[in-house]
Amino acid sequence: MLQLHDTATGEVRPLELRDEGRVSMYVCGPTVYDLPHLGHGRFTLVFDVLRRHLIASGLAVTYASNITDIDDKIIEKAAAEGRSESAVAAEFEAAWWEAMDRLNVLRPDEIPHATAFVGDMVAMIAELLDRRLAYATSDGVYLDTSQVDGYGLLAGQPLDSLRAGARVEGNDEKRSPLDFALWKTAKPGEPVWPAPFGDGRPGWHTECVVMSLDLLGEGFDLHGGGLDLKFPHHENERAQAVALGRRFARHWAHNGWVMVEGEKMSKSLGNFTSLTDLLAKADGRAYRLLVLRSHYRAPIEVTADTIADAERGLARLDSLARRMELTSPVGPVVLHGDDTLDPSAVDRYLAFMDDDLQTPQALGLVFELIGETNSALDADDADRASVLGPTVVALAAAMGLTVDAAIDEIDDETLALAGERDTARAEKDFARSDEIRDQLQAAGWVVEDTPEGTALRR
RNA sequence: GGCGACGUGGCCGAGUGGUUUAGGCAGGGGCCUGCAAAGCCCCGUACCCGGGUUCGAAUCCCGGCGUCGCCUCCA
Repeated sequence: MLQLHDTATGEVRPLELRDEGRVSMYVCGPTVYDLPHLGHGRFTLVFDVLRRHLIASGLAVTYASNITDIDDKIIEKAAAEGRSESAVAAEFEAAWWEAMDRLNVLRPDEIPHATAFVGDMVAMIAELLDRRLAYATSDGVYLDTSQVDGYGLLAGQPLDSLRAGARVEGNDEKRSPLDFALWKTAKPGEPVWPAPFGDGRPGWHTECVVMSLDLLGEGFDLHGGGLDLKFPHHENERAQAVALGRRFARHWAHNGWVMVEGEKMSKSLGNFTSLTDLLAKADGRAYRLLVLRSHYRAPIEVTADTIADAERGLARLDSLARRMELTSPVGPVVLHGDDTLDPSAVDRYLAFMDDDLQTPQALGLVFELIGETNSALDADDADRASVLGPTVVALAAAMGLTVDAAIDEIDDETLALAGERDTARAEKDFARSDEIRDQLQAAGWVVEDTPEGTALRR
């Protein structure tokens, strides 16, 4: 069984499931007001890998991840560009899924949109007000965090410290700086939903509680997201559920930062790199490889160099796939119980992954196996290679990493040159064949000699 | 100010109280090749500094230095 770090306890401990054999997980998704950035790419990859590992282990997984389609930033953007909030959200949600596809991230089983759950949020806020766990001010409804058992659990810091550091804001109607908005009363021109406590819109922390409990039920197994969501977002989600006496997530997982040039990538620093831009320039698999190469809780450095490094690593994987004509399965892989693969390799792989997702070691294993497979092929040990090759591809696929053995489209002119080179080589006219090779390489082709003659790829 | 993480060979990046190595990239040598490419084999002998614990520490403890982060919108 998977041992996974739990942010609530600060320890690596077993992921204890509510229902045997079934995993329910909720991962906080994006607010769609701009193009996805590298941080989005990392958290989706990390939790995609976790999801795939649970599936590979033979578990049935329900994966829910939301789209926040109403929020201050969406409103600001819509106002600035003179269009509707829903148009802004639709545009950037489309960009989101496009990026997810390029990263080979599996679609969530449930994709709740905040605007579809406002009624449920209103009901929850009304209940909190009824039970005097929340209070109304002139600009909204706030949760009274002093009544929440164990508030500060996820922050991992004393409440005094949190209070001392809390942002100073003009709102002196709040009873504590830690109290947060459940509902924001409408200002002129803003989108508005009806509510008995004043028309307006939900606060950010409210949607995920309502949607996760609605879709996955009380005491669902795992709640995840980027490290920055730990506090205050996840703390505040939990606070609402706990205040109402509902069992919330049993286990919390958070992934580490994306660093750019040694600094955390963040809004305030303005050093954002859009995922869309990266994917336009680089193989989406390279970013996955980069993410897998570090432990999910460690920071990763994304630069042109580290991406290029990953792309060269990918070439080694693809080279084996081409050599054996192997292709990756389309959907998620179930390793558990697959006796066509090398059993020792699968056991080692699962053991690494079960130990708090040690993807760096799992990936190291895959690369070791690539070497072993090539050796077997070099030694004409077809039996061994025919087990190891598919094992390599299956383990890579279990982490969501596909192989690319595709033959590049070659235009007729280039094909003719390759043919001419083969003729020259047959006639031992090496001056001519090398001349053609130089020409092909200058055009961007990698030229390899095979028993079938000149082979070309990009 | 209050918390916390990290510092590994040219680069990225794991790991661990003591046998034999993470892995990748780059580099060197060899095999293969007409020459290459791809592939295979071999190679560097690393663990911020100073103390301490120990038979033995890069791994544990203390101190220092450095980097980064959280306490505020953020994945």
